[in-house]
Amino acid sequence: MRSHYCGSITSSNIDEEVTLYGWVDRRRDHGGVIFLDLRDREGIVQVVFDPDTEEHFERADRVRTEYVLEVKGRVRARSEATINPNMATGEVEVLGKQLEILNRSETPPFQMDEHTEVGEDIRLKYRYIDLRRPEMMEKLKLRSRITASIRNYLDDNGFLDIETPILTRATPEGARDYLVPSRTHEGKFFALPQSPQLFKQLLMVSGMDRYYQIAKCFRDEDLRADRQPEFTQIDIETSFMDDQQIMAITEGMIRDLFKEVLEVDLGEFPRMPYAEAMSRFGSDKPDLRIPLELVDVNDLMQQVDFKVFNGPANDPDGRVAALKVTGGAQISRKQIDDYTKFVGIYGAKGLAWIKINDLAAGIEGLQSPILKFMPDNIVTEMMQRLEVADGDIVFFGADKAKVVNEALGALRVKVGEDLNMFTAEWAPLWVVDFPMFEKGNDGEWTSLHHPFTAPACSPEELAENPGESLSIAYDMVLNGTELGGGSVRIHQPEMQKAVFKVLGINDEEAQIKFGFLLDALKYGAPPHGGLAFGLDRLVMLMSDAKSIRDVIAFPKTQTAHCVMTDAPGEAESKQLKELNIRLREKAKA
RNA sequence: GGACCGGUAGUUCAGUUGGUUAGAAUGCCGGCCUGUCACGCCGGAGGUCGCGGGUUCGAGUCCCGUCCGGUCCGCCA
Repeated sequence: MRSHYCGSITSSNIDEEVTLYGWVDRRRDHGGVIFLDLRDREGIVQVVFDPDTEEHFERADRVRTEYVLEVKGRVRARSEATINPNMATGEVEVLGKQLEILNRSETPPFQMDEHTEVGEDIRLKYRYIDLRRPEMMEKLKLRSRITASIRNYLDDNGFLDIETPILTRATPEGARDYLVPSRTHEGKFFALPQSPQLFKQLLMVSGMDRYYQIAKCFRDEDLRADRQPEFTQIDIETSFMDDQQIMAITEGMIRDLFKEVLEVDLGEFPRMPYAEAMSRFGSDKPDLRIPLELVDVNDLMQQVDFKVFNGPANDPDGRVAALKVTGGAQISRKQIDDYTKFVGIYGAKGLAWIKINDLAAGIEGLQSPILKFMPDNIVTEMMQRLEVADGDIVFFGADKAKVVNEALGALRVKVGEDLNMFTAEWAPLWVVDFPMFEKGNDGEWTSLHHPFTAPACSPEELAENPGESLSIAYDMVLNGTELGGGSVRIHQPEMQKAVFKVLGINDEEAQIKFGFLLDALKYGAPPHGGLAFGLDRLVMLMSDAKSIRDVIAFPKTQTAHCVMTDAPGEAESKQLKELNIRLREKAKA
């Protein structure tokens, strides 16, 4: 039986007899004395074997990296000269008396020290070894502390943890579903949930009042550094609370979490309407740590006789915006070229700029490829509006508003990172007052949030002017990442029908896809609303992970492949036959 | 569906204009060493240069295709 974790031994344990279990992190054989660094979940401690322990010393000699050992010995203080200040347990060591080799290990396929950055494919193939690295261990331990904190908070506030089905029916929501063929219903399929959205609303109709679930969700879409096909949501729903109360209780949850786990006080979260976020930051999830903003210059550019600028400036869907970068005149021509390519990714056709070298010299003191297109008085007025100073640079975007917002919004973050302009470590906020709908590529209205979000107006007003209607929805944003989003839901069938109508979902289609929800709204559905947090992204932020894969024990690669298990795999023909599935020739090969 | 970066020893990488037997570090194996902690010293083994085709007297290097890993756009409310 273990008496201590390796990493938990301190000076207070001196002279105690201890029993340790762990893996050999490193062996240092000095001929007459052997040091073993023994590692377990909680850390590393040095064990010393002297020749007078005979057979145990012999075993220590045979031990190799990653062997699994049982060690019995006595904790003792290290002499002043041999204290290792770089090690948590560096003031003590264990004088080994007994050593049992519980299991040997082949040489690991990669070095586990912190001095080599190992390729991710090999780490994923041997994930069980990769997870032994303290860095990875810490991230999963942090994840566990985060979920524990959240569960405690929600439990204290009367939320019930209720599971919802993993085998469900295809949802009306946006993403591709993962399908599971049914054996007992020929030709039919279950879908894995993209979120428990409808079930949690039905639980409100059931009178559960306050629900939460740390729920696995599935979306069959292409992956990103912060996106996996299966991911985890902290899913919350309550009855009889308005948006303000829901925001207050969930903000409290995140604030308590940061205090408890990181000892960080996030303070009260500011609120910002969606329209303001788009206008000032070109994004609905602005990173407020970066002190750069977009400024509209439509009116000025309308007066410029240059199609690139006056075209979008006169287009009702267009936008011309400026991004002033304080001290940015140091940015080289090469860097500007790189930024031009960068905004090209988001569809921008170019990136105009003006460097302010000497403001006192007037137009002569400016440097720019676009000055020749602009009347002097417009340039002067522009400089005044932007409140520029010597050493600044101003970038311009002119296009459809969507393109300008995405391009300059992304450039704002990139420049902020490149010039290391961050003004704070944490910057949370709520983005509120979202539009109900946006125009899709096909020109049809689509839900910005989801079709069960309550509008802030009557069904009649909604029908009359869908483009102007706002929803009672809210997103929590932290450091430019959307941590969670939610809304007050529609709880009356008339309103739900009005929304479906705008979305072009007719009664028959609505009845087929989610008739059960419409039925439920008829049987005493309480006012309700909720919110869902992305747990993986939350853990990423709190552990400073660059990839979502680093906060998931067994993640998938960008092609949604598990290199360890080699999933997805082929099905046996017997299985396919039972499921009445026949593969096309191409898929078989 | 698209853009870009990468793939050379177990691992991390270098490899010039296409030119002899593909290198380094680390790990691994053997030997020595009683206070190291990324121990040290001596010696050794270790390579389908992702895969297929092409150009060439000659390809790790150039060309075409393909696979794998990654970042991003589209997509993902």
